Amino acid sequence: MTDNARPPSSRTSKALKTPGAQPVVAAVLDDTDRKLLALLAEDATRTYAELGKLLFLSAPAVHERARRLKKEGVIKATVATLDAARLNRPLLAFVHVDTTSWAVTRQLLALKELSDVEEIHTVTGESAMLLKVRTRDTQTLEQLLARIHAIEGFTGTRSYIALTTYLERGPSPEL
Amino acid sequence: MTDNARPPSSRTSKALKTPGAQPVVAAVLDDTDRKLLALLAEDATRTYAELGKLLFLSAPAVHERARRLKKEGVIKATVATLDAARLNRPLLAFVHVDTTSWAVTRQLLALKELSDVEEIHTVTGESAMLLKVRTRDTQTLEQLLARIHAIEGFTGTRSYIALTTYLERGPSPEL
DNA sequence: CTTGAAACGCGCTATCT
DNA sequence: AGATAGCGCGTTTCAAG
Repeated sequence: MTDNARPPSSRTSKALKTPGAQPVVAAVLDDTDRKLLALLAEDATRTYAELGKLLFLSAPAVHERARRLKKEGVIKATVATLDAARLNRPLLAFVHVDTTSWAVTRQLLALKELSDVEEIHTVTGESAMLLKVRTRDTQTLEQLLARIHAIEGFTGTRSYIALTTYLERGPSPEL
Repeated sequence: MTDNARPPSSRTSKALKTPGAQPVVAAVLDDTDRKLLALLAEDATRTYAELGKLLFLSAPAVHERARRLKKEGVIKATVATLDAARLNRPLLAFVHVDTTSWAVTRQLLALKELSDVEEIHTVTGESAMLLKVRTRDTQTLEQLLARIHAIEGFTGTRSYIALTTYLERGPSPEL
């Protein structure tokens, strides 16, 4: 929508000298980069000219930085943020799954096909896995729990239903 | 060119009788709306022409739907998704805060100023609040916990550190 | 809803400092 | 590294079917 795809250019890109395997570590960012990322993380529909005024840069300069940050993978994607309530998903829950064997993990990964499931993590502590799920009602949540209980090798689940969400956002740069 | 490859778009809207107040409820969405939302939720940089091909619609028609969905608040924003690891935040943790009084909630809301904190919810269960935080290292996490412990009126915190994140995405339309 | 056309804004490139 | 100028795509609106 806002990313005009143009024919590939023969632009000279500096080949980063990365000795050894590709390091998945922190990128090198200056203050302007961080401010730009913070701005894009809250609203990616702004024009480069507009961003330029906020950053005291020209539009092409902002464009160049954004291009570099995308290429480096700091900006993973640009997505639309949807309102869960208007999508008929008012019920948010965090489900801790206590397992006895790691084989259960593989079974739980199949849950990513369900649009109800937003997050799947393995975690430390007494429970081995943590799910963030958003359903239409408690019955749909119960169906989801029943599906988890059908898997062998876990000791139980504990669900925490969100009453009010005061803050919910993605990763943002420090400072 | 007018082949009938167009899928039927049935208006299967949830009438959703709300007897009381609560003005914010599910929007009326047909199948095309849901597909469009799913597409935009995964990549909002596509052109309207491109979306039109995927949805068997013309570009102006897609534009009209997107405009309506934004106006109705189904699409809350369009944001850049950042890579936490490259932002120097490799440590993801969920912190359960056990409180004795609801007054603690107000104190915790001040934490939203910190860029480390991504989510703040009040939840059911033995713990009253749940935080999703992302820090650079364990020491930074400890500082954050120390800040919470400085607040009066809670019995303790339990932290679950994410080992691997297998899935992490925002709300998407059902089906 | 469609196609077609037209005007405008802006992404993007090129060139220079 | 950043600024300025300009091309051209894509968005956006309008008309007619």
